[in-house]
Formats: sequence, C-alpha cells, structure tokens
Amino acid sequence: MATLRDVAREAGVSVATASRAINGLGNVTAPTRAAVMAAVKKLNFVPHSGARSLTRRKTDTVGVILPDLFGEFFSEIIRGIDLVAHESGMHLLLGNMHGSTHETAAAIAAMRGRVDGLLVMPPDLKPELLADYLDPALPTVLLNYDAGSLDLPFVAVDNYRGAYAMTEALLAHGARQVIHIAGPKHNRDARDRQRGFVDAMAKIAKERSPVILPGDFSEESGEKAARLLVEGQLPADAVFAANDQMAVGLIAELARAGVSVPGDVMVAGFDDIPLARHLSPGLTTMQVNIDRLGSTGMMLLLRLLRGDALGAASATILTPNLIERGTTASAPGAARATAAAASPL
Amino acid sequence: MATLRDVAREAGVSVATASRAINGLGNVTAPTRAAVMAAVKKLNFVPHSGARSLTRRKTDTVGVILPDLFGEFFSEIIRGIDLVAHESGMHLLLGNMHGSTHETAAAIAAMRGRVDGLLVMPPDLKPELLADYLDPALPTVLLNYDAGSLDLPFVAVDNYRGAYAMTEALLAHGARQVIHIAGPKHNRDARDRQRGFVDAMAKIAKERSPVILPGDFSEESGEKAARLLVEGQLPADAVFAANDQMAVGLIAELARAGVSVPGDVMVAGFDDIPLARHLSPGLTTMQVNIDRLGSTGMMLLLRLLRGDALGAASATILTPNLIERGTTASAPGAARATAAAASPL
DNA sequence: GGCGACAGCGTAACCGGTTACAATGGCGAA
DNA sequence: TTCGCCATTGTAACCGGTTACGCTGTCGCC
Repeated sequence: MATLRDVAREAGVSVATASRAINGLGNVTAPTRAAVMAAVKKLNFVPHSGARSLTRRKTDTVGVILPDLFGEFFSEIIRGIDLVAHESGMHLLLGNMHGSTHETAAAIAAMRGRVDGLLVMPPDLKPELLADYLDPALPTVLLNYDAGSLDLPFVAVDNYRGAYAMTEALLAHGARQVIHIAGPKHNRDARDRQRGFVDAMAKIAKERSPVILPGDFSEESGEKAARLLVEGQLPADAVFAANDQMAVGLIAELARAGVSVPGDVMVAGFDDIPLARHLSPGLTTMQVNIDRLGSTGMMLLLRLLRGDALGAASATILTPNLIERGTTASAPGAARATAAAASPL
Repeated sequence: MATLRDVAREAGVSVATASRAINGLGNVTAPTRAAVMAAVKKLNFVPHSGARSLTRRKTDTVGVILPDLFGEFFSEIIRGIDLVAHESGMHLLLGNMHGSTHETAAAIAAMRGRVDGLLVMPPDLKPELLADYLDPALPTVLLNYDAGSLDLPFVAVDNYRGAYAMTEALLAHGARQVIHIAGPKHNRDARDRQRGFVDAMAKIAKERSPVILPGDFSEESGEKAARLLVEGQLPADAVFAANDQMAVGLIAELARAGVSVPGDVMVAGFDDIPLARHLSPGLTTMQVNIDRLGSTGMMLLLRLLRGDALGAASATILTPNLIERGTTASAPGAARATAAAASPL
C-alpha cells in the first residue's frame, strides 16, 4: 500500500506539499498539485485514516453502544443514527454490551482512540456504574436513558405518558377491568409504563385497584399471562401489555382458548412493531418512532462535537402516539360494561 | 486524557517498560508491574486504540459494507457477524452504500486504515466495478454475491434451489397453475429465484408455460399483483412470491377481494421473515438463515486474516429450507385441481 | 539597488503507542 | 575477584499522516 512518502517521492515534492495538495489547502501551485494528483492516481494512494486521525485528533467516527445487536429496535435505531451521521460524513463503530456489565465496560474502553463521541443505550445499568465507565472527556449522549445526575444530554421516550394515554383510551372505549402485563422489573421503560397505567387507573377509575401480571417483554410471557387470565378466571375486559411482543403472545394464546379479541377482551400493546398492523384484527398500540431516538441522539452528539456545552437540560423527550386498530374496536352497545362486570371471559 | 508517557512518569519507569507491563509481556518484575498498574489506575489510563493500531498494523476491526442499514435483513446479518466477531474480540465498523455507486466507492475507501478486513454485500454492482473499488491487499469476503471472476471468498444463499424446491412443493400439494411474482429485475437473488421457478415448472409441469408477474420485493407490489390476478381473472391455484414481503401484500389484497387462502389459492413466499409465522394462516416460505450469512462470512474473513489463502473456491452456499404453514394446506380432496382448472378465483 | 512582504515549499516535530536494540546490573562460575 | 550471561529496563526509531516554522526566491516599493 502506497504511503504519502511514496506519493511525495513520485511527484518530486516533500510530504508536506503532497499532504497540502491532497487536502486542497492553499499554498500549492496548480502544476505542483497536478503532479501530486498524478502520483496519487498512479500509485493508487488512499490516505490511511488511522494515521490521519492520530494527528488530527478526530476520527470522524462515533461509537454506538447498544444492549444487543438484535431485532427491529436495533435496526431502526441504527437507521436513524446513520441518517444523520451520514450527512456529516461520520462513520459508525458498533459496540455491544452483550448483556453483561463487564462487557459494557470493555466495549466503552475499546472505543477510546477510535471515536470522537459516543451514543450509549444502557437500559439496565445504574447511573453510578455508568459514570465510572464513561470517559468525561468524550462527548456522550445517552439513548433512552434519563440519568439526570450525570448531566449528560439524552433522548428518551415518554413511556409514562404513553401508558397513561393508552389506559385512558381503553377506558374511553368502555373497558372497566383493565389488566396490565408488566415488563421486566429492572427495566426502566417497563417501570415507567407500569406507573403510567397505575396512575391513569387511579385517577380515572379509582373505584378499583389495578391488576398487574408479571412479564418480561417476551412473547412467551404474554402467552403465560393469557393462561393466567383464562384459568384464573380473572375478571377483565381489556388487557394492556407493556409491549407488543407480549400482546402478540397473549392474543395467540387467547385465540387457542377460544377467547375472542376484541369481542370478549380488548388488547393493547406498546411499540408498534411492524407485525402489529398485520395481525387480524390489527393490534392497538403506542407508536414509538425508534429511528427518531437514533437520529435525535445523533444530532445532539453532533452539537456536542461542535463544541456546544450540552447537559441533561438539552434532553429530548419523544412522545409516542396512539394507534388504534382492531383489538380495541368498541363493543356494540353498552352491553360490554355490565357483561364484563359479571363474567368477563 | 492520560497517555502512556504520563503513566511511565508517574510510575517512574520508561514508556517501554510501561507498555510491556500493561500488555502483560514478560521481562517485567512483579514490583515494577505493580507500580505501573497503580499509575494506570490512578491516572485512569486507557490505551489509545488508534495509536496502537498504527504500529501494530492491525485494528481489530472489520468493516461491514451493506446496501442499506434497514430492516430485518440488516439486523440479522449484523447479529450473525457480531456473534463470531465478538468471540475474536473484533469490532464492527459500519459502511453504507446508500444505493449509489459513488457512495460505495467512498465507503470502501474510507475503510482504509480503519479495518483489518472487509465484509461487503454489493447486491447490484457489476464485478468489474467492484474490483476497481476493492483494495486487493485488504482481506475481503463477499456476502450474498458470487463474483467468481474476482476470486474472492463469498457466502451465498442457494436461491435457485430454494425456488425450485418451493415450486415442487406447491405442485406436490396439487397445484396446477402456479404463478410467480418476481423481484426486481437487476437483483441477483430475484433472478435466481425466478430461474428456479421456471426450471421446476418446465421439468415437472411441462404442459403449461409459467406465468410471471412483475414485482419489486415491496408489499405494495404484492398488492398490485393480487389486483392483477383478481381483475385479470388469471387462472391460478397457487402463487409463489419471490419474497415474503410481497406475499404479505398479496394475501392482504386477496382477502379484501374476498379470495380465500389457501381455499381458493395457495400462497408461498421466500425468506421466512418473523411476520410469516404470525399471519393466520401462517405463510409457507423458504427459510433463509440470514444470520448464518453473516456468521459464515465472518468466519471466512477470520481465516483470511489468519493468513489462509482463500479464493472463490472456499465459498459457502447456504441452502434454505422449506417451512410449510397454513397458506399451502392441501385442499380437501382432489376437487381443487378440477375446480382450479375451471375457474380458479 | 536595497528593503520587506509574501507565496511556495521543505524540514522536522508531533500524535500515542510498540518494539528493536543497547545499556545496566545482579549473579554464578572460574 | 573477575568475567560472562541473562533478566530487566531504557533509548530511540518507527507506524503514516499533519502542520508549525523556517527557508528561498519573486515582486513591489521607496
């Protein structure tokens, strides 16, 4: 592989001149520049980005550290990031925490000297730990993580408000006994969604204390919840799953048990995964524009790189929006409410 | 940010000794090593990977260049690559051709000095062009691209055989009038699948010349094909779409037109996207393990990096496997064949 | 004609590590 | 005691670029 020295020799100039010519800086006469360019062509010279970034002290690369590299959430967030990064000529270096704290530390450490900034999404890491791992000198934006104490800019989804709105919508459709299927206990999104549900129930339907079934965001846990519902004869005329995945499992299992959706129970999810609209009936859900999580985060990071002093104050909160589909179609008449109270399933 | 020099000074040793201690090389006494490590801790030193890779002449990073960073295909392939790369402590640098030839060249050039090897998936690039862009000195594996003339190792999916097998299966289920919805004309996968279909039809059902409708892998083009079928009154008792996406659109539109699947027509797709099993009835399709495309490619690249001389001869061809679901459930009795011949839709 | 200003170019230091080679010193053997 | 060997450590070159600074020569001006 040809180096700059080779090019300089070939063109009969010094490395400094060759560098200037190649980078289009001033102080190079047209003939000299032409000679250098000819040498570049001839030797097939491509600048060595590694060496370049060493002196320039910038790499034109941002590190993206995600909990895993899997599924639609991942691809959408990357798409959003790339959209913005590409416009600014930035490259993406992928890091993966592989679910382990130790790996997370390693992934972050490995980024030093490779990237100009970091986009990190640490869904179940304590802020103090995170602070330990992060290099304060490296511009960093957190994705889907509100760590106000760290004073880092972040972009998050308003899960609380989304869940609140969804619960309201179910009640507005005439539901009286709404059951929530929660996500993993340690997961912030899951907790916020649960809070939103609980608060909405407390405020609007205060007569009853809300029922919450455990779940872990997986399809199987949705199925399990369905069995609990059916076998336990739990009174319910609507089920709000903390994510679509569980809603899908729930619906499948309910169908097997002969329970009709929305005839016997309404079902709602959260996320609006592509599958949601393809089910029949379509799944009512809160749409989260995951790509915007990525693109907004990347935009914040770019501002950080430009030198703006951004803290937690410049956080962006994305509000999800309600998508109503078939699984919450209102029952014909007010019969629902009374029937539900009697024997919902 | 602390540098190695800082650490050395703090520990009262030379940079060479500090480097050796940190990298666990021999020839360092325990006390010296301890002193260095203490300095590392104290100064919070993290080695600068950029500088390190400059001298080591390796970056522990592989470049992944894909046509786009979008959807399930992308996330699965990355997952497969990461699985293997992670085991070897390799990082992933993402490149995106954004659909343009010019961008492709830029993406490849930008990799020089940043990566030890390249994983490239150029679905609609001519081999000659590709050869121009690639650096012959940089170990490269092609994904889903058979460019025998370049003599590069590659890993591909046997689309031809998959389509052939699917067509056979449809015929075995009693279909007589099978229609194919093709993918984009310039796309290699699409062409191979079409060839497989045509050949299978020629061999097994030679009495009729196969009908092929145009498509572009999008859901909409599947819907369009459905309208052609219905409005054009095309005789068909089975439709084989070149990918699942189109099959999904097709089924949705057929449902709107009151055509029952598989009652009136059987439908089959290709790819086995997650949605396929969630449709009701489930979509019969050829399962392509996209993640294996990535993991196998990465394994080939690792061998290349280890110094093995691999050429096109070490290509791996992945055979997709048939997943039969509801959309091709055999009709009750032989009534189908005759009914179909009379008035299929 | 002599002066300074300035454009074009080259020399060499530097980015932050690694490592070949040389220097040092402790120890056992003669 | 002296020599040599070897393990430990230090010095400095190097990876492949960028760039501060200095040198040279041309030009305009007094």
